[in-house]
Amino acid sequence: MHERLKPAGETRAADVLHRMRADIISCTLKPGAKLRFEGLRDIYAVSFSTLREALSRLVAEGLVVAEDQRGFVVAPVSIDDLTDLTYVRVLVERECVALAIKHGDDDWEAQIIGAFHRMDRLQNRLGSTYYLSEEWGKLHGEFHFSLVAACGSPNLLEIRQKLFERAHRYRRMSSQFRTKWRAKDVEHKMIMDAMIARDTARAMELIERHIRETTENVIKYAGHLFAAPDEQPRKRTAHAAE
Amino acid sequence: MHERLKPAGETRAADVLHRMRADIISCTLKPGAKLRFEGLRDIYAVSFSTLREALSRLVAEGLVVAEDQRGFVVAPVSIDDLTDLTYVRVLVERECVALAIKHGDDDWEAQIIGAFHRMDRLQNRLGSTYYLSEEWGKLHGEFHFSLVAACGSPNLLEIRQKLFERAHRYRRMSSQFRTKWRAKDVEHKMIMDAMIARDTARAMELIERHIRETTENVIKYAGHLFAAPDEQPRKRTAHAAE
DNA sequence: AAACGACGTAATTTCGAAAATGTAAATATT
DNA sequence: AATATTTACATTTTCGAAATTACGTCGTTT
Repeated sequence: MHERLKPAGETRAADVLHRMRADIISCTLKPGAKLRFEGLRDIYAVSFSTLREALSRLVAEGLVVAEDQRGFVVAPVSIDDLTDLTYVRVLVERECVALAIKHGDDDWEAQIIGAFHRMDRLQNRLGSTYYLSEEWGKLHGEFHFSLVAACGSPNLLEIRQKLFERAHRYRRMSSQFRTKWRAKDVEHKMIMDAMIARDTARAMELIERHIRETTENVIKYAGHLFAAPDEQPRKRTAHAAE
Repeated sequence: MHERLKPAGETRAADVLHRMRADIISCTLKPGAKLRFEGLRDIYAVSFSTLREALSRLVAEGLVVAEDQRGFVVAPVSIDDLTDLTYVRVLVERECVALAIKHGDDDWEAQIIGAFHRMDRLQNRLGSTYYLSEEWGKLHGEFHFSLVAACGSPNLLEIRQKLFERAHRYRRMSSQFRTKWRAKDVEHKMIMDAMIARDTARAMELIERHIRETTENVIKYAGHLFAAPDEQPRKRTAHAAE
């Protein structure tokens, strides 16, 4: 029974997709880095075709860009991209919030409270560096999802999810440079309370401020990383190395 | 010099992607249809891997859905999906319009006028069945794109484009059942005029009405096609048959 | 007779080698 | 010496066969 290398019921391509997405968001695969098949094959232990499929899907998520006939590159980061991303996220997330408040039922409220509780407890357990934890990041994502899960628009939710994950990479980039962390738990609680109280205007305002403040902090703490990714010289001597 | 089978500079996968997208939008590949590799290989004359890549990208565009380990299916159509699609399109397109009016310059106006002229001329040349023409559909798409091209948000534009193409399939489905066609040229001209006059509120209102009316007509003329795609029995006798 | 399980076939999914393409160094030409 | 052309190599892209998985059929049991 040692042949359970795959998560069971999942194709290998889907598995590689998940792992690569995690590696890109965590910046193990750095923004702008060339993705050579030779190297990737060693890391993820799959064939060219399978890699190609995973990469194609990541292109669609905006985490990888494909340069026709010249391979794949991890999507670069820039202040312009982050600014635009923030703009679109505010638009989409505000709408999701309004819809969720309109359509949400008791179970929706319960899910939110549960998700907040899980996030909050882990936060307390981890102490002041909770934001570096991979697991907290997951619970944070699930909390935000629970807020808008009842929005009723599958298309809007899907768009929101992709934007959220791209933003997550920026958050991760800044978190390692921060010494202090604003009291996020309070902010999250305020958003949750406004939504459950069905105060649409306030909830929209709070979620917008939440997104904008996060972006401002990313620029403040990690802005220096977005300097000049304009092509690393790159002798072709040792291959991969990454 | 007879070796120009590929559009030059484009990978084969990208070529197949374009052709399949066209076939799905034109309903040559019908909504809900199972996409068997054997059959697709004959139609598009490429290998499994190449097909798989093209299909993966179409999944991201929402024109194909992948059932894990059970192959690919042309994205089904339904009134629910169309309704939701319309809702999101109104949200996104209104924002694009407002941004384009804010940021557009003289060249932007010129592009719009040019695109309208091309569409209008072809419309006159084709007569009352212009809406059945593949070429008019292309010019129509380019006109709508020109309206929002100056919006300044790459992310919003990309989202808009994907939504537009999914909606295009619904338009195509209804067009073949319509005997009369509303005077679209007038509507388009009104939208164009409002935008160039920089009347943001009016332009947003007009584009919203334009989208909603189109949707209403799709439901009116093609609604009967969205009945019950809930699994065709499907004996496996003859394989493929498209 | 109905329900369950094993078999065989048809489909998808994965693989690694072969072909096509791009890139840079080396050579030739003006 | 500077530019253009050739040559060699690194990398991506494509292919079709092999492995894996799902599905329908048939046989067995209760």
